[in-house]
Amino acid sequence: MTASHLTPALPVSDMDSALAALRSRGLRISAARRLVLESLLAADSPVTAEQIADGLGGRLPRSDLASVYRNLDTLEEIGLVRHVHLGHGPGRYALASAGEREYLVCDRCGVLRAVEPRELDGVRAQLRAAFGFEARFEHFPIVGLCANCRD
Amino acid sequence: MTASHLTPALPVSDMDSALAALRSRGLRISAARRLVLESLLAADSPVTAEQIADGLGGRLPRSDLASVYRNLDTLEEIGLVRHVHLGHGPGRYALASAGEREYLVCDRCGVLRAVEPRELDGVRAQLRAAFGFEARFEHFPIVGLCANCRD
DNA sequence: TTTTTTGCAAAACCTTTGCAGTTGG
DNA sequence: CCAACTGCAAAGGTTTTGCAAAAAA
Repeated sequence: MTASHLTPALPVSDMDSALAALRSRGLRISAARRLVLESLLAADSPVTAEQIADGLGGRLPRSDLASVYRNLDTLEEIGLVRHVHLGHGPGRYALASAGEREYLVCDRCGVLRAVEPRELDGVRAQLRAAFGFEARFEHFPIVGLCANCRD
Repeated sequence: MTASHLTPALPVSDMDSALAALRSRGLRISAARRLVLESLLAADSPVTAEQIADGLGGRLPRSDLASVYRNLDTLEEIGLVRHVHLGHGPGRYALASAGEREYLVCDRCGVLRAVEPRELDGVRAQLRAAFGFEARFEHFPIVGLCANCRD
């Protein structure tokens, strides 16, 4: 059920507009669904399904992991949510932001840097020119060594 | 046991030099080990551990999957083998080639393109200048749409 | 009431590990 | 002979699925 057929992003930054988006597609507003949204609104960087299920370490009620995955999937299908794969380890989810985000992740220390897509347009242009390849770093980030770890 | 502390690559292109590399470190030459090497020598693109265990679809004897993983790990530790993660799905293994390889993978059709690192030096330079980030696309490739799928 | 969603348990997928037995050197 | 290696079985980490019960509309 992995939402790979990415629907256009539908950025929201408050609970009410998120709920409106759900209602407008006939999706229901359940406690579990609301909790996933609360977690994502509270998080300041992409979080794992497990962190959400654990109530962000006690700050919110816990919920069932399978339901969290299902809800993240649903929310991603309607464009409210996006997820990134940071090397090994579980995927990380965030609310879709206006203008999406692309990522750079450090292989050594794991630090994640989100950038605006236009900051990578030069890179994209080079890759398009050299290989006819249209790169996207929103779902699978650029991996390497950050300024700190580079020594 | 994942060999993340990448030893310098030790490129070989025939069984004899691979075996010599093993011997020179006091590693043993078992039937299972030899089979992994045969598979990698026979493959023209990176293969999964399961493909190796299955004897590349009948072309070679089958072997035990856990041992295949262990042997790939050992071979990677001494620099004879490298592996890439292509989006979702299992990792893919190949003999280390002279001058390593970096990869571009198409999100839509899955086609894998291996390039010489210097072909990506421009990209790397841009990322270093803009973000102080040293990108490496050898273990986690650049993901996007290939020329065909880009329409 | 009807259809969606939940919670739990189980399975699927990829990879690692423990261990007793085998084998290469 | 003995350390290295194997094969098997079991477990670990992440994600999906089946299904009966619960809840939203």
